[in-house]
Amino acid sequence: MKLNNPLYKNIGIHVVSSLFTIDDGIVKVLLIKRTNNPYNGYWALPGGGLYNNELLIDGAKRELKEKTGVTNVDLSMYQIYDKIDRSPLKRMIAIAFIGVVDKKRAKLIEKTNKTSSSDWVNINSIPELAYDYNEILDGAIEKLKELIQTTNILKALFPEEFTLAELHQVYESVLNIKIDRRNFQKKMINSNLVIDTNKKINYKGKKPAKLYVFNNNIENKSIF
Amino acid sequence: MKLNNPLYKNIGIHVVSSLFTIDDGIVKVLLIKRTNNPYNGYWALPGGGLYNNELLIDGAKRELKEKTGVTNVDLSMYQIYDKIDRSPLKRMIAIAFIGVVDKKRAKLIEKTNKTSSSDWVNINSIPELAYDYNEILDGAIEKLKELIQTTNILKALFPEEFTLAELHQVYESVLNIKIDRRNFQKKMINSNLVIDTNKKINYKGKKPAKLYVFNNNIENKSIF
DNA sequence: ATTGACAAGTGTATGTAATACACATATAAT
DNA sequence: ATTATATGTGTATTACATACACTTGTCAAT
Repeated sequence: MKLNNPLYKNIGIHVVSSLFTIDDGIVKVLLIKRTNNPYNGYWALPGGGLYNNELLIDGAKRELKEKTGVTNVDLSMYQIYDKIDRSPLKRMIAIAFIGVVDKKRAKLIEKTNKTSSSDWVNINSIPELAYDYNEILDGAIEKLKELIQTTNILKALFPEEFTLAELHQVYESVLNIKIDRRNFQKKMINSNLVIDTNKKINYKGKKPAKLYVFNNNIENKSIF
Repeated sequence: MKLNNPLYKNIGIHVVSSLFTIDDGIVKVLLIKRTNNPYNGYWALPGGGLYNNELLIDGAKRELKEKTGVTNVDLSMYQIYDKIDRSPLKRMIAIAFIGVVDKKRAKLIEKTNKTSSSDWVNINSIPELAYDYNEILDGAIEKLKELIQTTNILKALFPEEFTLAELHQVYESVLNIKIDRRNFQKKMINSNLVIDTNKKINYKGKKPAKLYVFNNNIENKSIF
């Protein structure tokens, strides 16, 4: 590989994050409004160019912080978007990240030099986004559905104890289906995704609910 | 993003392929021997720098062809390796691809200007490889185990009709476990990964075996 | 104190898939 | 015909998925 070959020049790396929250049964994603060209005025996923001295995950977290103020997020890389012309100025390859946060714990900054605003947007009311971000977001929503069934990604929503009723509502919101409450409980407990704390919480006028925490040790399963 | 910011310069993209075959019950991977620095004399996975005018998958296929002569392969992107110093001359981010081919259909070239030889190597006898390729190959082997259980990746080994006995042997080789022959058959047929052709093949002195083909339409399953 | 409303806990019947295990069958060689 | 070989097929057991109902603990109204 000849480093001065012009074919090797001018490829940039975009780190792009789809950050989800579940706000009272509504699944929302964190978007920013662009105030620079290209795509001035468009909503966009938070992201930007990777520095040559940082890891992808660090670049994704840095951009997320710079553009939205959100910190302390677990991001997972899950896909690449490499269409030649997906960015107008220069060949940019996008590395897509996904994460979940508790809206109450994620304090958004008001305004930066590049963004007029950032906000949580209902995933059923997504406008036309900059770049190929509609495609990236669609993929992220599908990935989110997969990850809540195979990983403890929702731990970010429930870092402490929670009831299975709370978790049940989140699953129904994200998967957009009704799930039988009793079978959901059996599956969650049986899947070892959650652990019974043997504590209970009292609601007004209701039977006390058991409290659970997420299991930190999730292993993969094989069909054989 | 200021394009002339030095932090954005000098990131290259490496496309790296782990190409597997199953040769009489032995799982092998295609390696090349390097004749250039860095890592002159080391075995390596076939790969190289992405051109700025080609898609990742096209770069991976081009490099595979240039370095080994192998063409007509289905490659799947599955992972990224981005350690800052994984390549000595320049920051290179590796995009990892995986594929399976029938050894008989993959004609290896003898020698190129960059490689002294390419060869199929038993995955249980892998030498020290160039770059971080031992790590990448380890990941590819795990990915292969996953993909044979969820996709029709083995179609490359059996593009035409095959018996479940042949397929059974491949599964045992790749997963490195014994699988009950009768239950394997039930699972394969039931999983809709393979389709009965209603044809049979005669072996000498044995009961004729049914012939199957891979199903081209595989859909994902959800646990709910 | 009793009662009612609410959401939580728990149980059971049924169907389907996973696993362990055994016998019958079609061919070719003798 | 007999035999060896690898194939096809069947069944009992268990585990899990799904559909569905009743009981229980708390608070609030009476």
